[in-house]
Amino acid sequence: MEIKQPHSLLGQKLMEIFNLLYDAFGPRHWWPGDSPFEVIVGAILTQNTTWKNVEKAINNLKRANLLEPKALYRLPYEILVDLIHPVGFFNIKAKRLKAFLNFLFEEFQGNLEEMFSLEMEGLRKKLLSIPGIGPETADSILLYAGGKPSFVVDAYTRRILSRHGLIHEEASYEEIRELFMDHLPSDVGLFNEYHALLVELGKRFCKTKPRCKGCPLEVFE
DNA sequence: GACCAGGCACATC
DNA sequence: GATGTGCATGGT
Repeated sequence: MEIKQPHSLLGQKLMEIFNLLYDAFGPRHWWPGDSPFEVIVGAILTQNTTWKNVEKAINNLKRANLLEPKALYRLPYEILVDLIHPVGFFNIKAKRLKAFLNFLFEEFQGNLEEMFSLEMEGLRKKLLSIPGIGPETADSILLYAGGKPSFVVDAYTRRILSRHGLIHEEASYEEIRELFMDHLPSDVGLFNEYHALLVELGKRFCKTKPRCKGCPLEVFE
C-alpha cells in the first residue's frame, strides 16, 4: 500500500506496527460482505459474538431474500428473531436491527446512499443516537459500509496498544480513536486494513491470555 | 464446566 | 464518572 509518511513520532510508530502486521498477515479484504447493507447488518450482529455465528444468521437472511433494507424493514420482529438465532443475544439484536431500519426509513426513506452523503462526524453522531449502535458499530458502519475514514477501535485494539505502552489500559474509546486519526493520514484503505490486521493479531496472539510466541510485534519487546 | 467472542444499554452508587 | 450486570449462542 502507498501511504504518505506521517510526521509525528507517534504516527511513525503506528505505521511501523502497521507495516509489521501487513507483512505478516497480508491484506485482510475486509469487510466480508457483498453490499453496504450486508456490512451494516453484520456490524450489529457481530457485537460481542464470533463471526462464524454471524455468518449463519447472514446466510439465513440471504436465503430468504431479506438482506435488503425494505424487506428487512417490513419483516415481523418474531421472524427476524428466529432467523438470527445463531448469533446469540437475538432478542436484543433484532431490536437493534429494527432501530437502525426505522432510522434509515424515517430520515432517508431507506436510501443508504443518501445516508452516506452526510458529512462523516455528523452522521456518526446520528448513528450513535440510535439505541444499540455504540461507537464501534458506528465506526464499522462508516468505514466498511460507507467508505469513510473513521477508525474502528475494539477490545483487541485496546489490549494490543496498552500491552505495547501506547495507551493506558483505561483509555476511552474516543481517546484511542483519536490517537489513530490524529497521527495517521486520513486514508480509508489504511484504516480499513489497520483495524482488520489488529483483529487478526488479536485473535492469534493477544487474547485475554496472550500467546506472544511468534507474534509479529515481538520485535518491540 | 469455565471462559471467551470483532458491544451496548441501563441500573446503581 | 465509574463499576456491575443482562443479553445467549457456539467454540476451545
